[in-house]
Amino acid sequence: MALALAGGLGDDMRMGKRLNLKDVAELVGVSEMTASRALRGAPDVSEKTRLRVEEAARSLGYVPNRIAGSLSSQSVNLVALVVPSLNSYVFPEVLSGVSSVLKNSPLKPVVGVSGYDLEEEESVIREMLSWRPSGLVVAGLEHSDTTRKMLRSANCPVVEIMDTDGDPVGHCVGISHLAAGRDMARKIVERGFRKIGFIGTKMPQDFRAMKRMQGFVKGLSEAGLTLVDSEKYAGESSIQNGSTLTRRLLERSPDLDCLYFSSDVMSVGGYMHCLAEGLKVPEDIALAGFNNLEILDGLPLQLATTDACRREIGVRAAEIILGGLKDGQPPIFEKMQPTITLGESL
Amino acid sequence: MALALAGGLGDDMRMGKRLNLKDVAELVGVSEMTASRALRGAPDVSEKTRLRVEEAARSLGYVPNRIAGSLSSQSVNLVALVVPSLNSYVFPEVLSGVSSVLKNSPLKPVVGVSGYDLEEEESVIREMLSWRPSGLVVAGLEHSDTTRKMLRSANCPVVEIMDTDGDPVGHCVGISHLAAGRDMARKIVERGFRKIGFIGTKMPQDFRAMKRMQGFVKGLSEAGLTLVDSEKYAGESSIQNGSTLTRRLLERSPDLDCLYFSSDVMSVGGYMHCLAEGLKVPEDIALAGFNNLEILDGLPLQLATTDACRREIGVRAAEIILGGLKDGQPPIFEKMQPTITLGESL
DNA sequence: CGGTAAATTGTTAGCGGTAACGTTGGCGAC
DNA sequence: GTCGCCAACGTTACCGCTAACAATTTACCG
Repeated sequence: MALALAGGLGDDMRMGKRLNLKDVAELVGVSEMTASRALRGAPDVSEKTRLRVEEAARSLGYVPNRIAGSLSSQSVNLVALVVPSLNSYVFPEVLSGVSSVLKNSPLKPVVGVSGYDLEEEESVIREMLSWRPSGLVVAGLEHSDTTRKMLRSANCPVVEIMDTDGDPVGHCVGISHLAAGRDMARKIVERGFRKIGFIGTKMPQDFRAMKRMQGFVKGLSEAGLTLVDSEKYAGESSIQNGSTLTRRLLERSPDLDCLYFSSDVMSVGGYMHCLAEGLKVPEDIALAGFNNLEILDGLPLQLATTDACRREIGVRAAEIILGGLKDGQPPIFEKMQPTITLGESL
Repeated sequence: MALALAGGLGDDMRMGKRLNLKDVAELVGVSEMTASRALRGAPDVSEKTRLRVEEAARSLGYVPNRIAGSLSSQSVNLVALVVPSLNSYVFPEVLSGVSSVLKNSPLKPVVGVSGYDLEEEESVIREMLSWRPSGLVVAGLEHSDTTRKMLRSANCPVVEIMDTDGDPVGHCVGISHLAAGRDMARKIVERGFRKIGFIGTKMPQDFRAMKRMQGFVKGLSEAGLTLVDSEKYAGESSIQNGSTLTRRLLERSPDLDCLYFSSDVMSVGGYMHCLAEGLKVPEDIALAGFNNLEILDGLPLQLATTDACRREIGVRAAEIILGGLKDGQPPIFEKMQPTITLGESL
């Protein structure tokens, strides 16, 4: 009934005047509580009132203040997701898995980037937890002591993803990178290659890449072989770096017959080097990467890789968060089985 | 498996007991206010007290509650960043620019993904604004009416980035995609190509890709030329799609001598198709993309592209947010000049 | 038409911090 | 001694919203 002084439209939304529930409630002529219920879709509001409140909110351009709402209700509709990097196609697929699950829930993912740095990770996680999210998903099992302590005392489910080789603080979903490296070594040996090199970047900051390499070396040694040569680089994974490091390695050790890369981004770079130099893959040199990234599709040659179950890991992590809200359960530990694609490069 | 309630040490951090300032303050024997000041690094606290409070907080594993803090202080240290997609290398570089600037400020970027969908964008922006961020950066100038209204009445600086062809609601930093398309057309004509095709994905949802195409067609028509043929696809940009659409287009129109792609990801796919088919670039077919993505580096052949100033746009957007906090300024409108790299494919 | 259950709306009291202002105590100057 | 001043700490009152419960209205029945 009471539509207040509506001045010229639009000046409601002018400078400063912070809009709040009270403004909406007064415009409609109900209490704040009723307006609150109406906007949240809570029960116990007549359809008529709900419509009037929604209309008023719309006309004012009111956006609920979730800071206040969350403080009051002691619940935050956010799930924190901490990953080492957004460059590369690795992470978006995890996010995609998480999102697909959370879509049917009130929860929203929020992403933080730790940059392959445990101190930065600590700071990002502290920042995330200061918002009291409903769940936290973090890539990797290696954390600073302070981080572990924060994770333990976080009042929400925590899921460590991607890796299972280590000691999780909370729930855990991932694959064994040691096993992934070892299995690829076995395949490579099985295919008859003997002079094998390794190329990796972000080493040694990337624990999972390190583990793959360790597993790989172990796999070779089981067959009585050792790495003939390797190139490691602390910078980003990129096609450019893959190409450069491959050139460098092959110049130094021209008799290599197979290269294992820390990532598909790098193996694509290696392949580009081969194309440029006219090297035949796999006759002159065999190539294998890791991750089963999308960029492998559409190349003239299908490169060998291991699928890291990224999307599925994201899906399971989100499911665990959703399920773990009513907590008390024992920690979940899920080791997935990555599958190797031999492609045409081995 | 589950060891139940341990009751031993660490029960401070066990179940339920939400830790708050009061706990820290009581442990030290000071008021909440003093503890608050100490932890925030605010003045009017003796060094001795500050150390004791910090120590207590650490020992308890206390993480400040920013929900409460932000509500009380009416300030939120977040900058919302809304982008269409995280797939592709386009966005991370914008984020990198934003982060590099915000690093020296209390503000943190928070990313939202709108999926090239104006309704989803509206919902993501509403969600973002409900956290009352200190600034909002959104890609693109096209928004729903409701979104525009929300942006106008948002109580923080708003920057629309990437594009300058349109009517910004707030500040604006970007490039003209119409001009970018037109300029590439001119270069291509200048290099002597006459039978020109276009390949694009995410059309027509991607407004900027559309504008590039329109500008491109316009550029051709200025030279008395028209597009001979084109392939458009509503799905994601990917090397695979670039390759597939190129094959399809060339089968249908084998006499094309040059292809312009909506993105470098696509042009790389086109190039892969050429490699697979033994087509010489640019003798048999010339290629040009857009964005100057990192994946272009390390290929056997340098593909033509236009640099979209992504990082710089991110930097400027963040600077505007930082500067605009003391608001009242007139809107900033910055059009950057993208540079074309001819490479070896034209 | 009174009376009770059900539906709807309102009131009160925080959620966990912090701005603003009030209080205390120590110390030097006169 | 006492006054003034300032550093250090405490008190009070919210921030905007919602859980929990109280109050009111409506619905319905004999």
